Amino acid sequence: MGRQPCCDKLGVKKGPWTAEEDNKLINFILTSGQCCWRAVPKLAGLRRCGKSCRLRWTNYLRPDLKRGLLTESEEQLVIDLHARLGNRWSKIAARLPGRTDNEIKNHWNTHIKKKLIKRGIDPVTHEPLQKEQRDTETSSSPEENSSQSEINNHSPPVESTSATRSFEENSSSSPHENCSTLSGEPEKLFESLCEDEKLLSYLLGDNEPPLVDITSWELPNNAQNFTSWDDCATWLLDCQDFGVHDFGLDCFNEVEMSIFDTLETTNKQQK
DNA sequence: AACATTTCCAACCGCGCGGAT
DNA sequence: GATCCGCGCGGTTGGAAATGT
Repeated sequence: MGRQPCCDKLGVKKGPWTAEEDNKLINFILTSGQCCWRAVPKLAGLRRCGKSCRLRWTNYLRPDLKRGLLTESEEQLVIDLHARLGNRWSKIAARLPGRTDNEIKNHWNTHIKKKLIKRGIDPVTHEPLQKEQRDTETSSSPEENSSQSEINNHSPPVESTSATRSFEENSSSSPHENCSTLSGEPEKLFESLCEDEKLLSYLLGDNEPPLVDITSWELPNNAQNFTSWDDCATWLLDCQDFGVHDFGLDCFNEVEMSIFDTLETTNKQQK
């Protein structure tokens, strides 16, 4: 028996989201919270599949998302986590607050992979490519080798120190290739992370990072402390009416600013 | 300027898992 | 145990934007 489609395919819109749709979804989730995704399109007045709504929210609209390219230190963390976890992007993303699995996966495929290859590291096994080539010479074909890599990928090495070391050595030994403007910072960051047992266990353990805790937001004086999403949503919608910048930019942290950016952008696009 | 090619990333698709019935 | 259902994951794709010729 085949699986039933996740939604009624007829009348379900696909493709890029419009500002209006974004606004509907944001407003709905801010006012009602994340409930059963299957019901969201209907309740929010969207002609979208619930799955598509979830994806749009988690990958693009979520207020706690960071924008822009991954920093050098984030990249370094992704590389090390990938060496330990393989292609488990959601697990990797869970260790980088504000980043989504999709974002990390895309960044890996478009940037990090190439960087690693350029530095002589196999992005799949995290082993030096020269060694891979030596192995290839003794084995029968590259295809077999790559399929072996795939297998390794599903059973990532427990220890990635050699890979990490070789990456670090490679970065430092080829300054022209090291595009970091924060010389040595990723390595230092990683070392300090390793030294901080608590933090490391959080980063590498099974504990999920905390969701956005609205009660801990540092809000401007003219805003009350929120105890629920409803309160928060009401206030945010008020902010929309005034425009973000009327509230004074300096008093918001990244999380709040990203909410405003999203709301303001969608609002402008609508006008 | 016009066209071709490449890069990048948002969005889709299919599958597996776990909980409910 | 079988089936249904909802969710989340990882791989893949389509097309816009950037870059090259």
